[in-house]
Amino acid sequence: MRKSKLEAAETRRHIVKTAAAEFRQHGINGTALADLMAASGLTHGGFYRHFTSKDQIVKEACALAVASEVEAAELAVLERAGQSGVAAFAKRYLTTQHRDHPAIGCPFAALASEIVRSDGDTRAVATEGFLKLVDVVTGQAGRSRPTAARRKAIVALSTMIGALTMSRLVDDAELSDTILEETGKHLARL
Amino acid sequence: MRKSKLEAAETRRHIVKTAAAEFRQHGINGTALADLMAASGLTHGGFYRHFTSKDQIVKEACALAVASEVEAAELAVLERAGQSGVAAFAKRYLTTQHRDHPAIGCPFAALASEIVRSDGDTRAVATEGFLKLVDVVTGQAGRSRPTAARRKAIVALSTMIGALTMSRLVDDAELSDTILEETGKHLARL
DNA sequence: TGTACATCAGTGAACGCGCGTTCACTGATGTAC
DNA sequence: TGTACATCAGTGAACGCGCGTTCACTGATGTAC
Repeated sequence: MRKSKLEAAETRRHIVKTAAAEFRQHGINGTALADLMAASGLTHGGFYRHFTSKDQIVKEACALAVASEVEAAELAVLERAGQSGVAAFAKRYLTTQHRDHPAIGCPFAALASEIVRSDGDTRAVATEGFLKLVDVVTGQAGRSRPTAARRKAIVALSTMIGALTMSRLVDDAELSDTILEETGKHLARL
Repeated sequence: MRKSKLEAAETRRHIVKTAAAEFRQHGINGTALADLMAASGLTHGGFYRHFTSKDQIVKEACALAVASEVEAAELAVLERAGQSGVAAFAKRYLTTQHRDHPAIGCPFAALASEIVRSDGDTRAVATEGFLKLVDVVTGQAGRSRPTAARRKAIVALSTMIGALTMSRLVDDAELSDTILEETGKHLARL
């Protein structure tokens, strides 16, 4: 049954991608390795041919999910029409579409409480991703002394993550919509 | 070993209070019932004399934690000095003190991702609590047509929750402080 | 280029531990008379 | 008010399931000669 190196690498990538979606959908704790492997079309025994532990795939799946969020921000910034980068990204971020599809959405909104309690590697990956998001929406890279634009972006991103999270937490469809709409309007004004 | 009704009720309250802290500190999934009972000074067997399931104490502990957050908001609003209720609460909320003591802090910031995946009762309790917070910081009750002040409060609270969550998630002490400070300044301006 | 052997991706069973839940038991409290 | 019995808070052991991890095995791939 051995697969070629190329196929194996492809399988590995596929598992990480599946994990990134499963974790965001069901939570890290809510996703058993057997479930994850089944969702990848494999049996659970093979997991350890690719990863040394659940912690490792958590880290890699977070890295992938964060990277795809950064890409989404890049896309939004490219397609902005007169608006600031932050406003352009916020417009795409604070939607019912995003709220209702956590599996392909922002990992911070989907997993924040779990990432806080994850190991150092995962938190480091998440922190880097957050800073990358800041860079992208401000259109300027560099960790040095935070400019006004950077500081604004940090606040706006925190706001977006909080609002999306609360729009999912809340039981009341109308309130959920209101949270998204009002936060969207608020950020558009900046 | 039987205890009097009064003592039993007191024990029950004590367990819920301990749970509210343990859940916020270690997460819901991260807190085993045996740990929780040990933290309450009891053995785990007695748990089911007071509660029918873990879900039930999750709900009650969330209700208590949310209620105590509402009280904190009431206090902040009472002691406000010229500022708006929202600004007064934000000032107390976005502190390193709060960030570093999740066990006695906001349950939304500590548990949002887990509450999203909790059962209906818990989400209902959380939703009610959030609306109560909105009422308190705006100084006006009632769920009817949201006024401008209510809409502002909803955005501000989402912002606060997102910022505190991210300040805990992030790996970098300086960035963490920046998130709190800048979000604080931002909300003070409203 | 072909052949023999080593490697290793993937399978499916098994292990072992943690955790939610149950249970027999104790002895103090509550209650019926 | 006192007595006998039922109740039940709390204990500690046990149960059973889920889940992360390991392992023997298969057979295709990779490699040494």
